[in-house]
Amino acid sequence: MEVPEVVVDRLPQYVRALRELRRRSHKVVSSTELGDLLQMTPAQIRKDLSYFGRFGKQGRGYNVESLLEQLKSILGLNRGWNLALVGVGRLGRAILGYPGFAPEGFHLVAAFDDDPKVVRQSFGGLIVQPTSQLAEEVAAKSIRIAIVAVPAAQAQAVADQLVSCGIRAILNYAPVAVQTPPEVKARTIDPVVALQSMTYYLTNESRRSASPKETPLRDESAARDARVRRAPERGKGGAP
Amino acid sequence: MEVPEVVVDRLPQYVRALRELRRRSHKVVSSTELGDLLQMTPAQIRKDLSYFGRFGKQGRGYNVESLLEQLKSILGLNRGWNLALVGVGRLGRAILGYPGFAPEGFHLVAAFDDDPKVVRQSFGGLIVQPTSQLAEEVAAKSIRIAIVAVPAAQAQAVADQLVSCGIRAILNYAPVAVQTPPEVKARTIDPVVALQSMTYYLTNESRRSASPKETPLRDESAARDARVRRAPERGKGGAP
DNA sequence: GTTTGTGAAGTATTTCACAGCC
DNA sequence: GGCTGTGAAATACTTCACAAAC
Repeated sequence: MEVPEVVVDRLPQYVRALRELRRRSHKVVSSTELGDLLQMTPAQIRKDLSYFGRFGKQGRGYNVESLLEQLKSILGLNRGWNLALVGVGRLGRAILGYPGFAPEGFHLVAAFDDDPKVVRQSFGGLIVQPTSQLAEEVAAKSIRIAIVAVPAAQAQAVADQLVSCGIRAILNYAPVAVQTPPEVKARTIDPVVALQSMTYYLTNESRRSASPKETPLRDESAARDARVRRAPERGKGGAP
Repeated sequence: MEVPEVVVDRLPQYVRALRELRRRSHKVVSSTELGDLLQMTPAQIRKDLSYFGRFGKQGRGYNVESLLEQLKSILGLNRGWNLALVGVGRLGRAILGYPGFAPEGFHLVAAFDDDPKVVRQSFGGLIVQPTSQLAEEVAAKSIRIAIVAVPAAQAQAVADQLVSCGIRAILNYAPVAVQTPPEVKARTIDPVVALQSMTYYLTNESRRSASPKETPLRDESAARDARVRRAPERGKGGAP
């Protein structure tokens, strides 16, 4: 049974939602409720979970606490992970200062840069080392995940170096698609690309009010409306 | 002819690759070359482009400069876009200082926060305004895109407010899936979620060396190898 | 010779719909 | 009555493969 990558990519979202439900003291949740929270269909949630086991109870739903623990275990989140950062420029320093990693078990334990202006300096409690130290530190600190925050032109070379050091996952902040062998996972974070795909829709806004072929056969619109979609609060000034 | 969202999401990557090719003075590019660069199949690139027109020449490929211009026009990138930022905490300030937006035509022209410690203060050349000013500024500066950088707990309320002001696209940095009506696009940037989906593979590494059912029928592996995949450079120290 | 553009074929993913259980 | 888990159906997406163009 091979789990599709899209499914794996959704699991962290389930974890997020379940934590929130736990915070609100919900003991049990149905796939419909979870779907409302995450803007997904109940069937998708049930199908996704079914790749990993049977976690629910008919007529009741899922126990929030136990489903959360199960998913954390599946994702490997019930342990800590050491991270290396390569690139300690403006962006790299912001990443070192980002408080969102540690509470999730991601610990930045080494920082690398070859710029003489930053090497040997200390940022966020870490002394910046030259990249020549990479392999040594990766081995010494059992680092399997790296964050790349170097300029685009250097990103691929850095990724190659990381791969050769045995790194198995790369979170890339450089605006290029870095290539890795299949056994090394990579994800790129690129706010500009996200903006650029949205401007397509702002530019080509003609899909609403376009002639609907016919009334949808299935209760498609009803399903859409059934999902939670909070009514916008009115801003003080009011929009034109 | 309805363009799938996955296709739109790939167009910015084509733009990136074409800019790089132009920088290297390539005049023409084939779908195969582009595919090598971006780790995609040539057929996918041709099919994607075919949703928008016929841009290539048989036997030759695509003119780099003109395909670039066409794609920029399709995405609405041959103009500037004003952006509003909501949330001027640590993350918001890093965003204000990020130099990657302006060269792509994205201009942060207003910043909002209700924290008395930052309101009226100046960051990155912008004076922080209270969110009560949102609707007014959005209208005055024709802002259609907003960046949300507030804590998770406030993100949905802020998104609702933005929607009610007429904002049409939201780039959300808060670690929650914000809900928007269908006519308002939203993208969430969440490095922790990206890391959490990768740890799944680090935790469950048993898919290689697993018995291959049989030799692939089609030249699947050949196709994979055909794509550019640069050999990792050796690090100074060498990996264990 | 090369490479595009595209229907058709093949996969992948999502959704349906219902038996089974609480 | 409500809800899960899941094969089957439907939809979406990718890749093939080849005629047409150069």
